[in-house]
Amino acid sequence: MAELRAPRGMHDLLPDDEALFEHVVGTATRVARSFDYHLIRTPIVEDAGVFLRTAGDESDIVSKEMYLFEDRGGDRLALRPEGTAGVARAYLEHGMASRPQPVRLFYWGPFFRYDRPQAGRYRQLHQFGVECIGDASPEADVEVIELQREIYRALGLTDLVLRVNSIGTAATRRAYEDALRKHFEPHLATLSADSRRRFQTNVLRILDSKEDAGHEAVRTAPSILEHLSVEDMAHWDRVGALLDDLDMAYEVDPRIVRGLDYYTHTVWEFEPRSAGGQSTVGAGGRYDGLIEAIGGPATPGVGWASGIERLMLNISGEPGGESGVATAALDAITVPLGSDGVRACLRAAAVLRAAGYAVRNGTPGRSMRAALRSADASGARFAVIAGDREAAAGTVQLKTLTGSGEQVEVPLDELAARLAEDAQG
RNA sequence: GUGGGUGUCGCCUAGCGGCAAGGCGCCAGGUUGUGGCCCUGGAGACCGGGGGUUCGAAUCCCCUCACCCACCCCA
Repeated sequence: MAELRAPRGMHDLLPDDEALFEHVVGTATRVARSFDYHLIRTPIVEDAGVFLRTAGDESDIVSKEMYLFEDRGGDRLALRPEGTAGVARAYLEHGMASRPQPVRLFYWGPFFRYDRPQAGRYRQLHQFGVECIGDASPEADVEVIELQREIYRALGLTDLVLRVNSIGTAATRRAYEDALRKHFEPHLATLSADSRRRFQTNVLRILDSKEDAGHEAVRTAPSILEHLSVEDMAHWDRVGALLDDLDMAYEVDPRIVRGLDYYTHTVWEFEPRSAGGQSTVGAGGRYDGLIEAIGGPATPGVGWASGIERLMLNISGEPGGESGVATAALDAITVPLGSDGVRACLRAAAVLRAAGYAVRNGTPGRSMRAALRSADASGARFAVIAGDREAAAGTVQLKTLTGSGEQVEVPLDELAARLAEDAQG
């Protein structure tokens, strides 16, 4: 066992799995672009304030999961635990409010949460996400949900259930929180310690406590939907109508309240129907208060993020899901014999690569038998063989590896054309 | 933070007090410069680490570490 290992909860993505990763990111990128969303790359490290001011003190992300450190200059920095706050910071910093609104952005990359690792849960995880900033309409909510659903569909994930809720605005939430506190107060003694703490700090989150999920008081708690203002209700109803128009099946789930404080109005998540533990594949919401929280003008926004590892997990589970992922094919491998042959092979490989082919340099110093064995194992369609004889003649032997192994001697300057011809037939 | 499970060549697995085996993969050979199948050989493991019991420990006991799974929480 190697002495030095990858940090806990962080993993090497080896070439085999990387192909699936790229498939997920590539597919999501393609679909996002088809909705006119544009890639934004923000730093993996941000001023800690970006997250401290937005996520809420009681959120798990801030209270126990964030990687915090001071750099050599004394700045307080954080490894980003989520994507929205950084994108919002960039929106503000670069004056994107003066671009045509809304600004449609997508991103993907690593995020960090100091959490106990588990199936589908990592300390370095990767997310793909989109943000639509500068549009307060329910249409924007549904646009990003539709985009999300289309990505999942393109990845072959059709058995996901969409759960939606509205948590209103900050004002309606305060009223609802009062009602909740009134409701839970008589039951405090029978609730879990965690819920009692949340009663003080963030009473909403008692609702998504798994520990107390079966508790009578939790099940009979008033629904936030009954406390929405007229405006909230109009937004919420419109979202439902638009989802219906797009034939998007969804379930209303009043228990979704989101782990982060900046959410308002519509919140949702996508989960596999066969719900396991760490199963949420993607979740999103509207965050109209976020940009104000980091010092900008009141700016509406809505977006979601999806865990790439969780998508990969679900794609692997889908019948035939992985088979659609092609690994890069090798066109040719060289078989160098003798020291002049090595030089001839290097020239031949350069010629073929210039013509757009993928070519592996064969290891020099091997017997022809060994070289052809590894050529066969490489999956290359052709072997390009050159020894001292070919080097002197300015030619190479072009051998087919896929079939019976026909071989022709070809002048170096005709090699690329000849390979194209043979690849046809 | 709390539980449970698992640690034997790069990967998979056998061995469960008496010389650490096999498969895959890797390297080489099977008479001159020709692959796949087959055959032969080789390299590669202080049996996660430390301590103890024993004539003798991969094997039994204790401690520790790592990974996995679950709770919690989330993507």
